[in-house]
Amino acid sequence: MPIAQEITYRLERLILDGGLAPGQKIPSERQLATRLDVSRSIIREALHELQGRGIIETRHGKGSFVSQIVPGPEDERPLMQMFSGHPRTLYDLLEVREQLEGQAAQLAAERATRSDLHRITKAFERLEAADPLSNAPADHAFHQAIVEASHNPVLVHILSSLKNLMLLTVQASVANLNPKEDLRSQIGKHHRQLYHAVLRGQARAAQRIAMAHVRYVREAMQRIEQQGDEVIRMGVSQGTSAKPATAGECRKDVANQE
Amino acid sequence: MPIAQEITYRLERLILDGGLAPGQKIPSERQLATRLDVSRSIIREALHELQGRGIIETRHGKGSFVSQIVPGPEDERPLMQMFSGHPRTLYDLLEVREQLEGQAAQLAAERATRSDLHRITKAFERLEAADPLSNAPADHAFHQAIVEASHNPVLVHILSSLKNLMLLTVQASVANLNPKEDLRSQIGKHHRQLYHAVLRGQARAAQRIAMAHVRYVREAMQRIEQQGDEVIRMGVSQGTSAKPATAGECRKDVANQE
DNA sequence: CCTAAAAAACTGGTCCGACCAGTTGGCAAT
DNA sequence: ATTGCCAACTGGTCGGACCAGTTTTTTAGG
Repeated sequence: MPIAQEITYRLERLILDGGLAPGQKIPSERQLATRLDVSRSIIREALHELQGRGIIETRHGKGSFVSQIVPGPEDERPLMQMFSGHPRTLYDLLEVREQLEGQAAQLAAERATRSDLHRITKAFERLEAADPLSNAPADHAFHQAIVEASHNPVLVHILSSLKNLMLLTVQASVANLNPKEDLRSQIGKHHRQLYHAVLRGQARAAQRIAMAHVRYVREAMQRIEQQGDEVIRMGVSQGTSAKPATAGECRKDVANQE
Repeated sequence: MPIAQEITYRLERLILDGGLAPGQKIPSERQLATRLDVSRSIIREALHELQGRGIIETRHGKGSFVSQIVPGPEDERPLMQMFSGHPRTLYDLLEVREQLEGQAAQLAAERATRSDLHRITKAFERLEAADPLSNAPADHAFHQAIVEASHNPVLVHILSSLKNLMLLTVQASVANLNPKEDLRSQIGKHHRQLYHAVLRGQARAAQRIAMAHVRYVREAMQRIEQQGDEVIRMGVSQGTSAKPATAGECRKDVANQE
């Protein structure tokens, strides 16, 4: 096992088990190198690893500090961490969801049983009755009911994963879009159309409506973000600089190997 | 902002944009250092950061690889367990794949760069030249090249995980279908049509062809199974033809547990 | 000619020493 | 006492050297 990993582990235990409280300063790199009898390179690599895990934060000229937020060591989904922080991913997600929600709606219209339709109806009624400003759960339940009526477990699983990813990437679309009156009414109309199409077994129509719905949401969010009406983001952000960055500049192709 | 962080971000983008699939190898540290024009120390620190996030794994003497983690909730194991053994799951999988491969082909036709097209062309030529009875790897490489050209990392990762699920469920379609002369020629035609559509940027056509291709495969397998011509199934073990990756590591992993 | 051992050419892992760049505190000149 | 500068921290970057596994190529033996 590489020494750097060993050091990472020891530092981690040192922080988590006892001693160092959140916000507290960690000994300097040169100090650690001397005390642990390894080169500074190793210390730096270990610290970067902890940095990647969000356990410490480092500031030039000052030192490294234990992060304030030290969540449970388990609730990390590796790739998800990467996705959040890259805004473009949100649109990639919605792009895929457009297809899958469409398929789910189509299959639901074709395959839904009477009990499926009953569940969908109840979810729809709850959604209609809910407060438009906080109907995120009802909204999700409605879509979920349709997806489950597709009777394709693979589809259900994938859409569930995508939903989780979206929750990590952005505060659900509803939170961003519902405040806008025009958008909200539009979305409500989509829901009604979708509901009736599924209920009547109009598969193609259901697919078309569901896809249009997701596309509408995606384009609305794109529009909102472009006009600077900041989309509410969550997750670990980069502190002070409020630069959206939009991740469009580092385009140097480094992947040219054969 | 430290250069190392910048590199970390760019490497993330490289993994996302380049559509580096899980398990794929990352350029060597010295190579990255040269291409990105920074010292190897920086590259190592950036890699350790990604390692801390669980995005990549590094093996001494071999290289660094994108982690084999699928964006999905913790109920991964139960799902695998449930899926394998149930034949219908195979058709559910292909049903979803029909949509996603279609979308991938469409996006590839729209977004493929010259280097993407070059990769696709090489994969296509290899597929054409390959022995029709054992071209599973070439077949997969061709489709993979197209998927990666979609430049939608979410799509890449989902299809990658679906592929893994299929390998668990059934020996790849090619093994079952290729022996049939008529099916084989049909599939070959699909591939040629798909290739040309993508190359010419005909998005709708590419989507239609890819969807028809998957649907054709699914229906063919359904037909074969119904007429009792047993579909070759495999359990947890890999067959002789297509071996995903990493042959000699079990031994090492056991030794490394401490 | 073919095989198998040796060597070269990769890969990552570690160390060192130098220098740059922010931060801080003390000492000196005002 | 205030100002201002400099020295001593801190992390950040660099390049080269070498060790240690892995893979490929070359070479020597049958």
